[in-house]
Amino acid sequence: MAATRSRVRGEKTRQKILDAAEEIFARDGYDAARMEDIASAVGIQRAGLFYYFKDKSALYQAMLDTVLSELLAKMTAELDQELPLLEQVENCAVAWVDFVWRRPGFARIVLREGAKTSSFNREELAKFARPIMELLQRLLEDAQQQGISQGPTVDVLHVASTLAGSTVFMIAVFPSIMSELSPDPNNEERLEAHKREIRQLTRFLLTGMKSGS
Amino acid sequence: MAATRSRVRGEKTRQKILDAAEEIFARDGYDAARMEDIASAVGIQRAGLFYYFKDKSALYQAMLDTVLSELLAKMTAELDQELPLLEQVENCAVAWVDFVWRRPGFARIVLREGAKTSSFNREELAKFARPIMELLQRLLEDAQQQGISQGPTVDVLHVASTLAGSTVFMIAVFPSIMSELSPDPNNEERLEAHKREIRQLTRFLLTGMKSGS
DNA sequence: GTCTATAACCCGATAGAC
DNA sequence: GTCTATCGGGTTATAGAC
Repeated sequence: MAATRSRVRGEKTRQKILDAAEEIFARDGYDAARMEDIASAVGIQRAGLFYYFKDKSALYQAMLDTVLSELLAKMTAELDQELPLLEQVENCAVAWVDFVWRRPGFARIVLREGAKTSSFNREELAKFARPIMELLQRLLEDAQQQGISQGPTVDVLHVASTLAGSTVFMIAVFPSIMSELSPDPNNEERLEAHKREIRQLTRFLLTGMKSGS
Repeated sequence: MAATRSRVRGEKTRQKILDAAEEIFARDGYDAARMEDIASAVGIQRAGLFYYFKDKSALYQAMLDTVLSELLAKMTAELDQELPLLEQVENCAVAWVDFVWRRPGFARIVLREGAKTSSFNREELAKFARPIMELLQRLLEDAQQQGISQGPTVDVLHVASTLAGSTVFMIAVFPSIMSELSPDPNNEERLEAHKREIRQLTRFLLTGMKSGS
């Protein structure tokens, strides 16, 4: 059809807007972020944004949806294999680390979303978090039955908080307050080290032991 | 002197403003927080705030300084006793948990501060975090020498990120996205459980074992 | 689809009375 | 110290040309 070329261009612009939005919202937070900055990062005028997204909040929602579903896909992809439960959780956790490490801006978005109290945007995060929490819950119950886990029942919230919090603080919070000790985001060695630490942490949280072997 | 009574009243108002600021900034974040809301929480008019604080940002700084120094005092107070290193760190971590649990608004402020990239307000947090990190570093080195810690050298950043992140996510993030699983802030049992978990976590992070005994 | 206005609003900050 | 009134800057969102 005749409109094909411009439709393609439109899609490309839309994607560029979403990328720019992720960057700017991550840097400044929702309120301080200016549509002006997003537009200029894309290379268009401010008014052009409103052709693609009804308003600022719609753009934010769309951006958040996009990133979260991408992350959810990566994490659930680790569940297809027929692996021991413990390793499935470990792999999920490592997928999370990988994702956040490559996109440190996303870590900031998570931090700010987590800080919100209003049930307004809460649904967005919950929609994403629920399947993962339910998975974790199921794995914990199975692990309990199989006797992998010893001691009293393991608390899902504790496991999830520790794994998620550890990574986000490691990547986004501490570097920004202590630049001397900051892990260079491009340092693959540090990434691998953190992954090992997260695997150990997962095993400890689930089984109470340092190593699963 | 003649001005005594009004000076006392002034100090009281100043304190009420700081308290209200903590509440409103925690709820809405710096940018979305309106001076109007802070004023009305205090029970005065918006313009009255500017008598006590030069502008919005000065009020925020003052509020942050107040809370952080209070926290720092509580954490360093745990170091006066002549206890084994491991227990000192544990107690510090538990003091942190206690503080954040009773003031969940503060957890949100930490989250939002952590999300900032700008070196603007960074100094504030760093000033607070540095002594704690240095303490932790020292303890880790001592522990290494005393052979408490086994395995490869322990990473300070990892320990701090995990302990801080676990608590903040436990208290502020997950409750807000999964109200069903939310730990009731007034539930002392849950507080005690989380403290136990944090003690275990500390021991694991520092010694690689479940229990220190 | 993207531009150039411009409208409309919100909110921080000041001036000055009491 | 606290009030009322007002100014002024900045930002979202719209109207309408191209």
